[in-house]
Amino acid sequence: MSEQGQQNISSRNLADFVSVNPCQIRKDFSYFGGFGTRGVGYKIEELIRQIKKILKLDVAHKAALIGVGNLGSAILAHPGFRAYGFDIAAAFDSDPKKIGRRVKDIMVEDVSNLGALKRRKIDLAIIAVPRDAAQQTADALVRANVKGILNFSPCYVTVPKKVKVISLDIAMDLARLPYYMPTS
Amino acid sequence: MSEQGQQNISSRNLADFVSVNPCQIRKDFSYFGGFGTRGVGYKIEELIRQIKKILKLDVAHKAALIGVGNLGSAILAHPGFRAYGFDIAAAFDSDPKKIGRRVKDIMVEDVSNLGALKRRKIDLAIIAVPRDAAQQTADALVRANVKGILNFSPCYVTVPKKVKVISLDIAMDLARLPYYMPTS
DNA sequence: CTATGTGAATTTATTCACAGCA
DNA sequence: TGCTGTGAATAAATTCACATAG
Repeated sequence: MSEQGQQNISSRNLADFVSVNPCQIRKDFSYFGGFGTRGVGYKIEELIRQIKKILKLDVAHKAALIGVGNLGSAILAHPGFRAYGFDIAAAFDSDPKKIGRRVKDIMVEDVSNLGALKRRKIDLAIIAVPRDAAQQTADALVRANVKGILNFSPCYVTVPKKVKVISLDIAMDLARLPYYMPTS
Repeated sequence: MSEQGQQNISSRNLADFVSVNPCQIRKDFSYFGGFGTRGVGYKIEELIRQIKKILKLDVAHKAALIGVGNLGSAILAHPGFRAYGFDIAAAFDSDPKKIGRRVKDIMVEDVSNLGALKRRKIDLAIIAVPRDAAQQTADALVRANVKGILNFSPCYVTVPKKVKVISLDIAMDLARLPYYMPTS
C-alpha cells in the first residue's frame, strides 16, 4: 500500500486483510503505545516504521550463506531478503570446485575462513549444508560470533543460548496440508 | 525414541522436551480421548499413531514438484518427506532442456501435462517456479484436482477455497531472528 | 506408589462498548 | 462524524490439585 502511495489505513481494513477482529488490531498496537490518529486511522509509513522497530527490524543486518549447493543457490537468487533489510554479504562452501566462483555476484569463499565473519560485522548466517555437516558448521558460526542462525538442514543443532537458531523443515510444512484437505 | 526401542514416555518427559507444563500435555491429549496408561505413561508407538491420526497423516500422500530449478532440485534431494508418509512421485518443468532428464530417479515431465495428476492420484503439489509463473501454475494445479499446495514462490496465490495453500517465505523466517538477538 | 485424566481455579487473550480526540 | 484507545466483560487457555486406575 505504501508503494501504491496510500497514506492511511484503518484497523478495520487491516483486520479484513488478516481475517481478524478490528479490536484485536487496535489493542495489539496500543500495547506499544498508540500510534494511530483518531478519526483517521494509521499512517502507513509510520506503521511500517513502528512494526519494524517492535520486531527489531529497524537496523539492517548482514548475513552469510554456508553451503552453495542447490538450496544455497536458490537462497542467493531469492529476491525477498532486501525487503526486510537483509544483505547476504558472503557465501561459503567446502568444495574446492565452488570456492572462487561467483554466484549471483557473490564470491564463494572457503568455509574454513568462517572466522572472518566477526571482523566483517556479519551477525546472521543461513546453514544450507548437508545434514552431517550442520552441527560443525553451527559450531564454527558460534566461534565466529554469529548471533542468529537460520538452519535448513533437517536436524537439530545445539548452540550456546546466547545464539538464536531457527530451524526450518520443509517436510513438516508439507505435512500441515493434509489436515485441511477434505477426507476424500 | 521409537527407533531406539523405547516403549513408554510420561507427560513429564514429553513436557521437558518441548519446554512446557506436563498438565498441558495431558490435557491436550485428553481432548482426543486419553490414550495413556495410568501409572505408566504413553506407549510411544500408540502415541505416534494417535498423533498421525489427529493431524490426518495416517494416510500416505503423493506429491508433485513443479519447477526443477535450484530450489526444486534441493527439494527432490530432501530426505525428510518419507518420514511423514509423503512420496514425491512426479516433477515438472517448462524448460525443454530439463524435460526428459532424470533428477534423483524422477523423470522431469512437461508442465503442460499437469492435467495427468488427477488420474495418478497425486493430490499435493509443491510450487518452486519463478514468481511470475506461480499463479498460472496454481491455476493448473487446481484444474488437475490437487487439494493442497505448498508454495515457495514469494507471492500470494489465490485458489478456490476447497484447495489449501501454505506459502513459505524464507526471508520472513530470517526476519524472525533479530528479535531474539542481543541489541549489541 | 506412580502417572493419567479431569473438574475447579487461575491466568491470559479476545471482544465489547464507549469515552475522547481529530 | 469517524476511528482510535482503553477499561470492563467475556471467552479461551493453562495450571492446579486430586480422585482414579494400573
